[in-house]
Amino acid sequence: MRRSALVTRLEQHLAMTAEERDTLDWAERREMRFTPGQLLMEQDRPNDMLYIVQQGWVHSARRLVNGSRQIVGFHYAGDLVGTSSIAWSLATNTVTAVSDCIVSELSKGALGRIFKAQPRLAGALYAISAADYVAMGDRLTSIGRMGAIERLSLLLLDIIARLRVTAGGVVDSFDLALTQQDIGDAVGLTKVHVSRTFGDMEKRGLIERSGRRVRLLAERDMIAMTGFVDRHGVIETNWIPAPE
Amino acid sequence: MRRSALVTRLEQHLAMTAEERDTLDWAERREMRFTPGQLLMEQDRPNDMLYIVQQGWVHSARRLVNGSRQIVGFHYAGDLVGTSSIAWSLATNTVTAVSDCIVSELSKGALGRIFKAQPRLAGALYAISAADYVAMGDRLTSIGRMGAIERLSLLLLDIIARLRVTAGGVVDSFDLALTQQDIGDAVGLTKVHVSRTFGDMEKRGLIERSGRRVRLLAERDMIAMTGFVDRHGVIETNWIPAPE
DNA sequence: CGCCTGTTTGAGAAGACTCAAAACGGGTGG
DNA sequence: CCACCCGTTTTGAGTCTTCTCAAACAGGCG
Repeated sequence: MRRSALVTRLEQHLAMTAEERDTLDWAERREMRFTPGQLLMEQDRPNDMLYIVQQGWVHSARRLVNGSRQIVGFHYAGDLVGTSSIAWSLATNTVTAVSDCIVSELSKGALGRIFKAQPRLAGALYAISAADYVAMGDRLTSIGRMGAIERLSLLLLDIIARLRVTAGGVVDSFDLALTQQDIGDAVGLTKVHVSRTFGDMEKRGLIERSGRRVRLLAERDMIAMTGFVDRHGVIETNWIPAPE
Repeated sequence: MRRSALVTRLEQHLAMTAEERDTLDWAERREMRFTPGQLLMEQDRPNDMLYIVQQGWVHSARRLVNGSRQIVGFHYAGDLVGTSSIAWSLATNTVTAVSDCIVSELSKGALGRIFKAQPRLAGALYAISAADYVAMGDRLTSIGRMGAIERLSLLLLDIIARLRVTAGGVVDSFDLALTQQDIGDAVGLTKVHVSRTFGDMEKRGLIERSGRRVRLLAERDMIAMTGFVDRHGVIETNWIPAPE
């Protein structure tokens, strides 16, 4: 059996005991495959599962009363998705596969048992959720207070930072699997304006495109302009008690 | 000694044992008082404390490279603030008192001990943080995809929903302690546009104002228009294991 | 080859922003 | 008790960004 991506993720932050690893591997069930566009979970539908992304990536979105959509986050291998079911029995978001992906289930009951038996895992999960919270604050800030170029830059920087975690070596270009509609829904712009803004960015020499492929030509400038901080690198877990 | 607001909050969601209550009461230290505008924590400064709001309310904001500000959340009695220090040693946000308030500290070490000794408390904290995460998604959605009137309506609805938790009885008006600059920073508008939009809302009969006092005249319409959902009411904690 | 989805371009409109000045209001000192 | 002061709110005028609607274009797939 493949090692769970969640275990790999937690291990980056916390030295785990064999027992802890096993507990997690045990708790994960029912590995499932999805193709781009397929839903793992639908807003307002009953749901009491959490999902662990093992491979690929998904997004989590909200449908509004006025018919539009807001993508509230992207989730990659090792992420825990659908955490709203921790607090409610109806899903608050629709979760959709962006790429081909493999996902496994973690029931709420299993989560409860982890909290009871493996407090250090619980702590690490809490730390990760705190990091996700801050990352969402970044996006909120960008949508609330930045212009179109900055918002798109931030999105590209975030995606590429995330790709670099898994892909070893230098990465400065990547295939963007999202449509411009998706991108607009993520950063709070219309697809038309996304298209124009990408054009502007090309003219300014910030990026280069061909097909789905995007290359960041002036990553340093983009970081300076947006104040981008990679929230997914180091997470401190030193407050978590040592194993006995 | 006054009962901690956090204990009161958790008790709404989870039947606690005396030992659990005591553990929390014990962990909270150094009660402090703040007046409006005082900072409890400043962005990019070292910080390894969490804060529990006991009375009053505070906001948490981000300063951007372009000089503007985004308020990412408001926190009321019973809320845990500064959770970014769970993952990093530098504060990601500036936290400022909105009203006179009383706040107590919870060290990261104490949090670690709670996770180890009181798994049910850890679970409840995790559930609350999941709820906060969803609430931030609501705000993200509103800023990304709604117009000025909807954004302000949502803010007012959220504040009043929160006031009703503490104030018994019917509440349909309240004193808004925020300046229009603050409000703009929270919903992603300029203070000038906030002023105009409040004017529009009055003309449309949605609200009525005199001085700082705001009365919601058409709450039902505002809810229908925005799809507002109160995320702070019921939180499910049934996945948390029973006490032994 | 044609179709379908997604992207680009154009033109005009709407919403929100900027700068600036005036009005308001609560608090302080004379 | 009044006059002044400061921070805040309101109003006005003009501008800029982003949106809407519409049509043309591109590219991958059956």
